[in-house]
Amino acid sequence: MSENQSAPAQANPASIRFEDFGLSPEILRALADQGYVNPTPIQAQAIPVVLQGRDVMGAAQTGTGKTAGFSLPIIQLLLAHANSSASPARHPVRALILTPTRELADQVADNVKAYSRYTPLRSTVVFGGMDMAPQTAALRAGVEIVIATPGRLLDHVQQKTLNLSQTQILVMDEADRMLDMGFLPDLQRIINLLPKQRQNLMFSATFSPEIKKLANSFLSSPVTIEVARSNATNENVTQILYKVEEESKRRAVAHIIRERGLKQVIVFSNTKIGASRLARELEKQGLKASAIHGDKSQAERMAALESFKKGDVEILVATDVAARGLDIAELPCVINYDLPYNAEDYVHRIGRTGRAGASGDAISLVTEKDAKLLADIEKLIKKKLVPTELPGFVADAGHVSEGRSRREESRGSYGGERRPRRDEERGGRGAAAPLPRKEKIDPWFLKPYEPEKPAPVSALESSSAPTSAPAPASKAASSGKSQKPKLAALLGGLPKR
DNA sequence: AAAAAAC
Repeated sequence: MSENQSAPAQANPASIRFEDFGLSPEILRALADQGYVNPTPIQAQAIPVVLQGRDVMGAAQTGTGKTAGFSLPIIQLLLAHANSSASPARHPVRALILTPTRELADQVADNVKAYSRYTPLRSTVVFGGMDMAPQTAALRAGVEIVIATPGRLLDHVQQKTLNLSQTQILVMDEADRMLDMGFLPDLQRIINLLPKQRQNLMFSATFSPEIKKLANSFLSSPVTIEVARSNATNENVTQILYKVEEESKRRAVAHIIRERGLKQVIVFSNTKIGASRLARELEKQGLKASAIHGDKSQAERMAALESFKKGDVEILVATDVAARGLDIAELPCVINYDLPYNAEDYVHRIGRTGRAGASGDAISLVTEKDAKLLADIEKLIKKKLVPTELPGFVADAGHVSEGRSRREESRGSYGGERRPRRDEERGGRGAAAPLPRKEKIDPWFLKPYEPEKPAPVSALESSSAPTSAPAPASKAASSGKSQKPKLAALLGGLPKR
């Protein structure tokens, strides 16, 4: 269901076929290999526009087929417009795709490789944390398409193993995340290396004022494509919240996983240390868990992701390195061990499940301290979230054998965690029945959700009804993020294209 | 307050 009319109107995408776009037989064959027949809504909108050579500002939730939406027409364009023979290199880089995280770059590269499989086009992925040599070799051998994280890309440029002077198409994937991560200066450097005449595609999950500004600076009269309300949560995802004590969170996670018999679940932690500890604890409890975060070596990160995808590891405990874009087939459930500090990350995290039309559950553990975070999330997704008791969970340390003292437990397996308070030890242990501690209900859980004011809503944010044109931008009434002045300053100095 | 990214 196409909600935005900025792109050419489309009939029901289900009636459109990939064959209708005039894609080359090689591309169609690759699609057939994967069993793809009909484009998703964003693909139906993006493919024709990209093929026309237009710039694109795309808003799409992950799991909507965004990657194919830009990859397929790019491959087609590169095939159709043969390399300008005047170029010195036989294989200049003609398309560049930038992503914020290494895993995402790797994943996009896998897709591009699959789609271009039957074409003569060559592609490679370039990101940090890995040996330069193989990347250098691949680049020297010649590739038309490079997928990269910004830092390592610039490194290769500096080493003269990569030349971007012939690059005709630039894709910025998860652009809002790249801004969050402070990639703006790198983006500027990279763009300065590209020909002035080129096609730009920018994808962002949200349309913050900063993103709009970035789009204004980098894009040339872009076509706006939007298939879902920004900041909306996927309808296929059921959001469940359980209130727990801080001290019970690890056991609560194990309990949920066991009760539900989960064989594939990502558990999000706010900290790298927390992720490692939780993974260790789950493993100790006999569950197959592995952690992925930025303090692990890139080899470890990739191994963890790989074994999770293969099913050898059933629980991937992750920081927000895995919050965006990662496509794990048939992931039925994600668990927020911590509520994210940034409400937008909540949307991204739970977007790992319920992908490609499947349904999924997003379970969040909520403690008393999380009231503010929860309120922020409710405000962002414009939906009331009600934490409930976790069924069948004994809030006290029920799994600890009687012989082992609580003190030993808190020292041994729980590392730096503080001991349970005395009043938390009341509930009896090992019992199967839920705790009779209803009297201790925190008032904030009961407080009705009330949005502050009617909330200024921009056209892009409010598309329950189709909008005919991007409304007069709801003046950048953004939260006064500390990052903002800096960003404005940086963008201010950019040449408008 | 924390995470991500080049060496």
